Amino acid sequence: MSLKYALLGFLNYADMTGYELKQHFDSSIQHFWNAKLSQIYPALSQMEKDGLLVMEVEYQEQRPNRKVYKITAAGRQELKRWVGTTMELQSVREAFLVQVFFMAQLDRESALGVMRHQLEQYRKRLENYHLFKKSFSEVVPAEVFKEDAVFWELTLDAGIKYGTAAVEWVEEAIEKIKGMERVKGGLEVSHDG
Amino acid sequence: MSLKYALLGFLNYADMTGYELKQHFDSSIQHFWNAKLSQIYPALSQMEKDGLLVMEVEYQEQRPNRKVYKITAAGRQELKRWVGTTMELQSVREAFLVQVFFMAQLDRESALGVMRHQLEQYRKRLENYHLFKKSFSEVVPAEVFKEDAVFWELTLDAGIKYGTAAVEWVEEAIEKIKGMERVKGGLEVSHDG
DNA sequence: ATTATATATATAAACATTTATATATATAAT
DNA sequence: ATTATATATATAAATGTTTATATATATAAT
Repeated sequence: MSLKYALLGFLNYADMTGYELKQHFDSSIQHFWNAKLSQIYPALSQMEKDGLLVMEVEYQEQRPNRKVYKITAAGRQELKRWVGTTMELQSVREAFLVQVFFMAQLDRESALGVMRHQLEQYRKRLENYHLFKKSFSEVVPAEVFKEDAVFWELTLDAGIKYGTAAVEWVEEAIEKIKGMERVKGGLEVSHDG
Repeated sequence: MSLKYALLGFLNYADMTGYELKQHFDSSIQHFWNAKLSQIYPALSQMEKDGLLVMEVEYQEQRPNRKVYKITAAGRQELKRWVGTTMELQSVREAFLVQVFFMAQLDRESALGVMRHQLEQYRKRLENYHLFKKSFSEVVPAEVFKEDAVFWELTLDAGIKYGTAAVEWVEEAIEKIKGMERVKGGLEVSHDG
């Protein structure tokens, strides 16, 4: 469960409400970890019970009160412990590869259709990473965040590396599928006359 | 939920028990999708209720009876529909990147320690993929599985591509961390005297 | 005028997944 | 002799995650 640590990580920079935390998820770590508000709110309550956070209500008129969470010393310690922990490799979960594994079920053209659609999606995602990286390089981070920004950018680089690998893999896969002997679902065309 | 379709996919090749299905998971799609027996058994029951499978009991003495599942026509149809469906890109979930994102918390050496450990793990995983690929190339698949084997190998190629990207990324990340200005957690060493 | 988006929290229900526990025996390895 | 592994299924409990629903208002866009 990285959600808890992501919340601690953001609250280590500033006190925030659940709503604001969600915005940080969406604008920074969204490409490798995301969470819905319906998961964030109960998580914050639980972490408060566990003494990792304290909550203070900011009263508002005509709107729900803001519940501002603040990280405690115990929370800071738990965050620091976790970022320094070496962990087992988590297992990969890639539904698309399950699809590919059983794709011999499909005729050639349908298979190519699915692969090309995936290629388009991978390309768009990669392009977004590149745009993000560009805007990232243009903004010089404040002195206090210089150190942090190096690591933030590393996670973006990971996205670009994986994204590039994904695009290249599908491109090669498409060529291999095109080159398959036409046994099922197509004519066996002779090219020597 | 790909579990259901993975089960349909394997049962499309042969009738099997839950236990045998688990073995297929472990020996073929494990590197991009896995499941515990405690997830597989209830899933099979549900799929039987839904008419995608039928079950027949093989009586055994001194052991639990074997419940052999067989795919139905409806199951075959559902499998074929699913493999031909273009889907939204699923979001990435990579706990390690959350760790990296907040790693400025750590002193330089601890950060490098965590990264090097991850590099070792990525390398081992990649090496396994390469070994698998080699053994895969050596075994000539039976005529009936020629077509299928192309797709099976494609999923392995994906593992190798992603695995290579992961190794390269951490290697580069380590160099970047080494090159960071030493602001916190270390001596600022002067090299000009 | 109407619709969409943003602000702000909360809960219920459903779905997906892991960990733990229970049962029972055969065979292979140390 | 003892331990580990393989065969075979099942359920409970806990955890993690998504979808849906509810409430209430302000502001921006069409």
